[in-house]
Amino acid sequence: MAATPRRKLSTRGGAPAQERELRAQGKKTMRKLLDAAMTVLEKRGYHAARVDDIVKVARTSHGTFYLYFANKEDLFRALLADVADEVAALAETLGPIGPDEAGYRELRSWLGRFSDLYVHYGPVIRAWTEAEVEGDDVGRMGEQVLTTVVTALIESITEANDSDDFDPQVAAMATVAMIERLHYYLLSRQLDVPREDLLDTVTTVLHVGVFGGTRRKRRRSAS
Amino acid sequence: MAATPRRKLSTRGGAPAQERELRAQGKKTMRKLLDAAMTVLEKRGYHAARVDDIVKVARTSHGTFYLYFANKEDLFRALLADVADEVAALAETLGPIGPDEAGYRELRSWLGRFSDLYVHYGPVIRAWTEAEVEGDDVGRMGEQVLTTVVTALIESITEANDSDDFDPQVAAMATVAMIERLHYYLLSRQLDVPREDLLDTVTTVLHVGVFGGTRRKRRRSAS
Amino acid sequence: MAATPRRKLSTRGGAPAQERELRAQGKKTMRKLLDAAMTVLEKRGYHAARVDDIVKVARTSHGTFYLYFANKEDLFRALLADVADEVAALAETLGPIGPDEAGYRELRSWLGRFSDLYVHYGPVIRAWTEAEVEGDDVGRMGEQVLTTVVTALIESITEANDSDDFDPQVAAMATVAMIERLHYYLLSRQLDVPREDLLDTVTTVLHVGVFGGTRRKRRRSAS
Amino acid sequence: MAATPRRKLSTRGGAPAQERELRAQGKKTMRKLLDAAMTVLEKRGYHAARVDDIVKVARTSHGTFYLYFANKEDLFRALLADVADEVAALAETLGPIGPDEAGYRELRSWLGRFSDLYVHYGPVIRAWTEAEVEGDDVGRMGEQVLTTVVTALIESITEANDSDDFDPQVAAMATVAMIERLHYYLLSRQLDVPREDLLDTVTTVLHVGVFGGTRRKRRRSAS
DNA sequence: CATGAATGAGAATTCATTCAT
DNA sequence: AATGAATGAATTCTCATTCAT
Repeated sequence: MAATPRRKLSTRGGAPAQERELRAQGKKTMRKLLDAAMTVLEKRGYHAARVDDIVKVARTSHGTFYLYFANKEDLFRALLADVADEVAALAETLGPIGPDEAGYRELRSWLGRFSDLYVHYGPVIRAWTEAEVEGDDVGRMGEQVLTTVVTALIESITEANDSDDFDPQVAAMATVAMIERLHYYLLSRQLDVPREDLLDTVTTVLHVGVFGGTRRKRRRSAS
Repeated sequence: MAATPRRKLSTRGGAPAQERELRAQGKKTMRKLLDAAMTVLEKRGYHAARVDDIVKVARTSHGTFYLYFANKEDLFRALLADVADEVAALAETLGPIGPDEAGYRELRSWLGRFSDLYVHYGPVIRAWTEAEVEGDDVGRMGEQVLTTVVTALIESITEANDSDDFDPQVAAMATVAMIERLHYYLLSRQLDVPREDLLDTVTTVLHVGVFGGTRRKRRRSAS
Repeated sequence: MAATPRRKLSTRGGAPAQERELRAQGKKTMRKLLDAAMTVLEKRGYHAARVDDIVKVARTSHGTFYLYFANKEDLFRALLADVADEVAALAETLGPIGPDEAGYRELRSWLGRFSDLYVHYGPVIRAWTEAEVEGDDVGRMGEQVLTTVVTALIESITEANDSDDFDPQVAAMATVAMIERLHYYLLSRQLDVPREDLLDTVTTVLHVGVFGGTRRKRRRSAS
Repeated sequence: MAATPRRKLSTRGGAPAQERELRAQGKKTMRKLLDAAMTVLEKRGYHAARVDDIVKVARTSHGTFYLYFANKEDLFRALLADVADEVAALAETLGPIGPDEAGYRELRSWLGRFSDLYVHYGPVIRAWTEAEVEGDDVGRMGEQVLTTVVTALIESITEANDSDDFDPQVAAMATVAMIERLHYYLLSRQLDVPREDLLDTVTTVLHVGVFGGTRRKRRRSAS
């Protein structure tokens, strides 16, 4: 009943799990817990997620939970570590974005991949959002993820703009802000449009607004 | 120690307070509680905010708290109601945004006011963000606030764009997403730039990207 | 909205009220509080009765309450004192109950008056029932009330029975038990019959069972 | 220090306990809690009974309590369910009560069993009495228990009486009222006689008064 | 490895009673 | 005489984490 198909988690697991050799069964149990955590996160959000919910979904016990994770936060850290990796990888694929059609397509494609990632890891990213208000670790990890993308973006944006008035760092964060939050609205059903349409519009806005792209009516199969 | 100067709260208070006639002292106490809640919200966020923290800051007792608010949520509802009013008022002031310099200035000014409002009510808005994940009332009130601004924006955006490809609703939400989240980054110190700079850049991005404005090097007193 | 018309309360009031001279207005306020207490007792029962409810019904304030009564219990004590007086008076009117028709009528009449009293003071008597489980004063006062009636009954019963096997004290308490609880069922709607029917049957049972009366088909105006 | 020897509880437990498989230890703990509740009920009554008292007597923790019962009421419901079962079973054993010596013995025996049951479950039954004033569930369950016995009694009473004046329903409730309340007086020490004497007298009163039995001096081993 | 059971430190809320006008 | 406001002890319930088998 999980809402989205899930890619394989490359996860290294929580603290206790790293001190031991995990055999096949152990790995399986850990996976079950991580998957369950995603499901619960999705359904309840970070703060409302209870260890009890997680072990119930994973069909295992409290005791077992602590065999693999030092505590609740440890589990979310593990989940977030995965996201961080993926996001970092994604950030690296961001090439220069020119003002022309090619630039548009490049940006559109990158945003598409970002979107996939968000949809996949949505619950974790939302959890991060929720958690970061507090001073805890999870929050800090989230900031690192943010930094990764922002850094890549700043580079691309700086290349595309020479205005002395336009602050690339702000523009980069504005970009992340926009796409992150929009997806958030999407997943939380506050915005209800097809993902493709969302991406088209966002790409246009950012291409034109941030990367100096030229606005043009785009031909669409007359629908 | 409250981080930001505070405007007068027009608040009507929580459920229990509405059933009684409040005398001068009562009103003062209610105000103290609302202010205290802002402070705590700012420091701890919604979920970590304890009634105990609030009454400590307000230098009053637990019992007193429940004389004015039915529970924690009730208090936040009262706070959010204020925000909702202010946001609605702000939304109404959004006129047409043309592609020229005047449009830029109009947008810049509006965003400036939005920014003031966000800075003022930041803690409440962040609390809303945290809360909306759950199914509770506070979350739903937040959505209404969102809707108010989005509706106003859609109108302005539609006037400024005739592209059949560009979805004004998405663009409107993208706009809110960007400015909301950027301020969030600002307040949570994940972004550290002067507010003026932030506003300049955001205005440019949105004016050009969303309202069809023309990009131009803007003359700035050589700083 | 009080369920039953109320006789005048002869009440002397609570401790604080007895230390002062009550003027007309003071007496009126005290009366309002006592009446309100009856109403609340009826609606909520002893344990669920809140001072707040009482002062709301009496349209006065918490502060005022404690001007007349030392505490909640004090008020119930005052109410119960009234009942005690009435019950004592009633107990005195119990004459000998013979086994014949006259005895039946005498008993029927006495039970009728008891019933009136119960209906009138029902809330207080039920409160006593609720309260007596605990060790508090109210409970003890209730016992005295019980003792008064039982003593009177023992006398009548002893006159009517010479069996060495039949314990008049038990029979007396059994009598009270039956009529008290039956009225309780009646007021709490667990029993739904006209009061007259209830009294007829109870009188028969007790007359025959306790007072040695002879059972006979009684002629009733063919209704 | 429990006042009465206790039969085995067949209890199914509260809501949370029913959702899980209880192992031996779990069952033991649940039993401890139920027993403790009886003890506390006896000592303090329903309203004054604190979860804290119960867990202290059961020598366990607050958390554990809520592992087995959703709340205090849930526990009492469980207890009351047991009583309900036993009472229903008892009600079924009530055969016809004739006016002769055999009828007397039959009634005496049934009342004896009722008495045993009451003494055993006294605390629970008293708790029910206390609780029923309020609108809660426990109260309603109590009414069902009452109905069970009353129904059985009505049948027996109707067989034994043909009077058109005598209402069997009232007589049935009067019967229950008498024996319930008398035992209540007994347990709350407002009445202090040997149980056997109490039963003898009550049997006589009811046999003669309700079941048309003939009064006779009963020969008792000259004591 | 796995599990059910137990724990106890919080957190929210209620309400009789006292206080200050 | 009256009142609104304030208090804080008492109580229930939750849930992350530890324990024993």
